[in-house]
Amino acid sequence: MPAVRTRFAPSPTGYMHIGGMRTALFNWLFARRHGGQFILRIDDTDRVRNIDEALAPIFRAFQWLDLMWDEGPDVGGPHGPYFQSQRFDHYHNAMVALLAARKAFRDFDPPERAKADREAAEREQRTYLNVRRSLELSPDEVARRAEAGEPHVVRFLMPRGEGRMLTIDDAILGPVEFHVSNMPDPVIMRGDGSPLYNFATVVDDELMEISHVIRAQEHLSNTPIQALLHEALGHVPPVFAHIPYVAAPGSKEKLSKRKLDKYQKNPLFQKMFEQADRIFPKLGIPENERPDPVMVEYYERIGYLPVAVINALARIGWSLDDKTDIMDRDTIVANFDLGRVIKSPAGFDPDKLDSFQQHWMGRLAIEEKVAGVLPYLVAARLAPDSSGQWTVDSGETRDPAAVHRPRSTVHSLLTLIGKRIKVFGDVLDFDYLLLPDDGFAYDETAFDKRVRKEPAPELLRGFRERLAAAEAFDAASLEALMKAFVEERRVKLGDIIHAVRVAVTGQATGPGMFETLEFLGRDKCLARIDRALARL
RNA sequence: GGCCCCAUCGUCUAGUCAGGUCCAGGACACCGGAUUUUCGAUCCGGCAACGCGGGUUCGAAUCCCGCUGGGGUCACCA
Repeated sequence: MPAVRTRFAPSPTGYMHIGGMRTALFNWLFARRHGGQFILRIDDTDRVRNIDEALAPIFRAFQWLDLMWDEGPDVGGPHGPYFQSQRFDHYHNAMVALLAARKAFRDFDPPERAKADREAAEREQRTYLNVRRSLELSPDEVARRAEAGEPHVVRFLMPRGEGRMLTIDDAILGPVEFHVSNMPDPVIMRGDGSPLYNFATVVDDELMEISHVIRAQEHLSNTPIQALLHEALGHVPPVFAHIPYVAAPGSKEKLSKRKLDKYQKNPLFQKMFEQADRIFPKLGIPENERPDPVMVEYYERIGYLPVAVINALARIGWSLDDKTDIMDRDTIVANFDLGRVIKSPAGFDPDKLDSFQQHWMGRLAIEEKVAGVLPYLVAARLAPDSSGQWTVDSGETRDPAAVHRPRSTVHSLLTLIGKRIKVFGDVLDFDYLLLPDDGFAYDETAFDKRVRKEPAPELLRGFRERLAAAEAFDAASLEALMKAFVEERRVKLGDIIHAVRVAVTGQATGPGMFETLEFLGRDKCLARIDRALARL
């Protein structure tokens, strides 16, 4: 096999689609697997205004997942430039060659005319073929009008009326046949001299020596045009491999950012939006700036692990064998194979992603969790930033005692809440453990049931005194303390434990009670119980 | 509508190319049990699929034909 070179060619849209990321991943994987190169090329022929801004989220997504390219923006390479907007000379030369070989022609028909032709065909229910009026013009006439600067496009001449079939040997779909003789002549150059996607792609894939074009199946219908273009230009075409596109959860419809409204009602997608509702407000992200679950950015901001996202993405349409689901990146690279890519579209499954996430989160060392969680605590002003400063001084929610909250506090917080954190952003669900003693909210339903109801107040007062007098304040001692208390008072453990939990955390549920008390420490426990008692 | 693709548990999939070992395997979700001060986590167990109809064959999830269903794409977007 010749050197493997794959590419991903996003257009600068200002966001990175999760489905596009999956396509990029497969390209990256295939290149890595075969010791080849992965090229990033920017498809900006359509000229964008602030390209830097539109590109930033794309680069960021690749960096986050650590899928770096061997050639492309920033790193450069021998086949640059890697922005199509800077490669117009190449496209122009190829166009001139096609024109000279009479494999393309200048079409002087105004766009309205082509549109009218198309609509007429539609009305009469016949296959639309563009009318080649300009082909009737004499070469001199064409030259004269072109030189006079008369607006026109350049169209590639498709074989017409020959009943010609073209077979593409797709690496995933196998042979796919097209009736090439009743396809309209595609425009390859706009009136302003800029190339169209189908053309620029062919020219660049050749020049950049791309060996395998791995892309989503939605591009299948472009393939005969590109194959013919390669042929006309005298290229050996690359291998085409059309992977199934990523569908919306539980459906076969292509995942699309335009259908976000619909996804809000999709039960499988629901949890993603709920997660956003829970986490983003605490990070101070305004509602209109929230990343949505169709974008890669969403997963980064919520606090998913790159390894989990890659694991999930790789399993959409590809499998290693009949039983392996959990795979780290190296395992996937070592086993990736186009032959094991399936043909039918596959829904993106948030539940499955979460199970991968849970698995990989569980394997993290506590220090890694601390590092992952810290930015969230800082953003929510529950911990100082790296310089020891609070980003914003918010007198109300700030806990003076915590200004110099040591890293060890976060460490013990994570020891306490451990596996309850599925994504890093979940740490904010436990903000009540870090907020000032008078700053967290009580779950009123739980408060009524567990604290206000007799005999809870009396028990709470009694147990408060035990806590105040306790010799040791570690979980084991506290447990012994409470058990002794319960026996003495001849009550059930549940009677007091729930009262203490609600009084001290405001929550009806949470981590182990005694561990929680130990984490908070005596002073805070007493202060919180006093606060609860005071609001009876 | 034209062209093209696809079709196994609710979901992601293995098995299909080389028909029997598949009354179809794994994972997620779901349900039940164990454990537990709560929630969660964990461990056990369970439910659950070859779209339909014809062939070919001793034998078909696997091969052939048809149907049905789902989807992609039809721009001077990418």
